Amino acid sequence: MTPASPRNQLLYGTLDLLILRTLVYGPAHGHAIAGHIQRVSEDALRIETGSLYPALHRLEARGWIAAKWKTSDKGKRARYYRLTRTGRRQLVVEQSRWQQLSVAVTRVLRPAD
Amino acid sequence: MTPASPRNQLLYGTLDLLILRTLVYGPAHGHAIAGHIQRVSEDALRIETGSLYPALHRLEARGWIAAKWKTSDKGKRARYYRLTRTGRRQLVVEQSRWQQLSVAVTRVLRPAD
DNA sequence: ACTCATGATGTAGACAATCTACGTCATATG
DNA sequence: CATATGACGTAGATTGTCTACATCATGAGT
Repeated sequence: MTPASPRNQLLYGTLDLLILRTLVYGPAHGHAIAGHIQRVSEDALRIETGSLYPALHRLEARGWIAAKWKTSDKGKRARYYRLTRTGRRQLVVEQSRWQQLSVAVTRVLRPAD
Repeated sequence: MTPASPRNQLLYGTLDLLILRTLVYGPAHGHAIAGHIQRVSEDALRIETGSLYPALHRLEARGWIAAKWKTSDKGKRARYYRLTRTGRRQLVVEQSRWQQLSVAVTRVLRPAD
């Protein structure tokens, strides 16, 4: 069913930024990152697994984050990501890019009069 | 050349909103709409023709804008678009969607502390 | 024992929107 | 009469997100 689903598609272009920003607090695994973003945004931003993992692999491939498998005492495995140095630089870039877009769109929405 | 171009891709998801908002001032043709957005955003938002016209056709197909060919005295033809009633409703929807995204991203970027 | 929820990772394929790079036609300018 | 500019447009590549599926382990309920 759900042929006429509400269509999220809200995230486009911002997901990388959100992930990088989240990792500033320290290493975390995918599920935790998604959970954090959802919580902090008060449920406005929900990241599907089909967006999350490709994004993480993408960021890793670009060298902005680095990963390490960790296994807990109970045999639970999880892949922990940390921000690299270039990732930190990229975060600044993306943050200012977002700022730019935000200001520009706001200008169009409520023009100076 | 230009293999490592800076990559705009800035607009994703906001273009429809920007066009609808621009048409609130009254009917306009494509080129003028793009010019208006570029001017008001102080050159931050530049709409390529390959984005502009598909977007206009898309909006028209959805019934949010309506078009009419006009030919000036000099034989200059241009396609004028106006906002329809449903387009006006859609503008409200998209505006609040943008607001939502904006607030949510801002929350993630600088969390309440 | 068995099932089911949940936490964690992942992939395949559909879909949508933008961009780059073309191309047309008419008018105006030098 | 060539070139710039204003106006419209399309084709194809690229990219990012989504839906839907799949795996594996643990913990809880019955």
